[in-house]
Amino acid sequence: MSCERAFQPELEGCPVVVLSNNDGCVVARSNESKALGVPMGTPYFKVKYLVDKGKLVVRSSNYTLYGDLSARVMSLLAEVAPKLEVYSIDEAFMNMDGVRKEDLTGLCRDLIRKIRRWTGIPVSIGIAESKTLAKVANHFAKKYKGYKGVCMIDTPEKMNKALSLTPIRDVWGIGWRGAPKLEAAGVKNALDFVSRPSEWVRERMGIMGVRTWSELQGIRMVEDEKDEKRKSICTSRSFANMITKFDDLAQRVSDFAGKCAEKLRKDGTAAGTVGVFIHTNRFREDLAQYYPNACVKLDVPANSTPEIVGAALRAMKMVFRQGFEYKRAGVIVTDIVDADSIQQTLFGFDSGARDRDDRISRVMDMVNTSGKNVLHLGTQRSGHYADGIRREFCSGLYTTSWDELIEVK
DNA sequence: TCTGGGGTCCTAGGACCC
DNA sequence: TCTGGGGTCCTAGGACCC
Repeated sequence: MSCERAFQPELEGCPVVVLSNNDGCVVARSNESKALGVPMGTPYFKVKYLVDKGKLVVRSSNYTLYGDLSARVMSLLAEVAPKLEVYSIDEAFMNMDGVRKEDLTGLCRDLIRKIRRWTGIPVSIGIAESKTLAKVANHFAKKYKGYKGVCMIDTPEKMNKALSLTPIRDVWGIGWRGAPKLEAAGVKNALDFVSRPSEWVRERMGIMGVRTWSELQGIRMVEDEKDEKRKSICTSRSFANMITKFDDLAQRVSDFAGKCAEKLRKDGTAAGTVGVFIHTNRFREDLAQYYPNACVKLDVPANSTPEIVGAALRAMKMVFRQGFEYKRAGVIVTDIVDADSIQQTLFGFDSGARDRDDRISRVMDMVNTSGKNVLHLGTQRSGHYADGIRREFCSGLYTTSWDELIEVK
């Protein structure tokens, strides 16, 4: 939302929503659109009448733009925080241990001004002893202008006040299934929750519930994300139109597999297992449903495009059935190891074919720099895994280069 | 007509072993 | 004939996050 506004100030003050891939459903809302009563996750066709009446503006999502701006904001945070943990595209935890408490608020206000000036993105900061409590604080910082972007919960009094004003459903880690259960038991807000004994929480919510319970009281339970490699990588998409032919689906699955291989190489890892899932349209109850998945174990972990694509196609052959209309598919690679560690394993193998595959992949990576996907295997449709995605309301590609514009078309 | 994508972790239950 | 029980590992599915 802020990204779209950063480049289109005329959207300021307007009800705007950003749509998911395929212009499927609402994934981000401006305050004005929330006030209009547009719920998160609404399918676009349900709010189209508001658009037609001129009451709501929509934008297709533009992850290249958001990723770019996010990286700029994160680098400014990193200049200030002794330790920075990037949690998602629009959220980060700054570990400020060692900074004097009296300095924190001022320091954060300066940071917010700087980010606004340099990137156009408005940010808010919540400060507390634990991550969950910091998220509560951030909520207040965002909601009430008086905080000037920064809210600190640093005394038991402030903590109790904040918790009593936080509906239990808004607490990080409770979730849409947990909240109704708690509400039914009389727990309406976060203060009610922490007032229950930990055993009570354990019985109903498991150990994750107890972690949240402790976190809300300022006890750190959520570990800092270590710099470890991802344990699985998934590339999947819904299709604008349903697919029935094996060859068409195989091309899309090849694209997804190729993207997974690229991600592996970028991470410096390799995968031991390649999985594929294909789904019919779950909303079309009038049509036959089929949601199979299959996976192929590789003899030796791999990250080359030909190997990952080959394995994905083998997996897909195992489960593909004629007569269904497929709406979505994806490739998941797991059993991920460091790419360096497989060299020794390979010792003694006839690795000629693998060398060739690795060379092919390296050339593909060199040529297919961000957005310019021109090199691909015969089974891949276009080398552009995002093809066939509906993006009717895309704003300009402000931070992408002309070269990429040509490729994106 | 039209309904997102990419992760992590926990838990329950089955397989297997002694 | 009698036919246990506990530990570990793996997997699928559920729940959560943004």
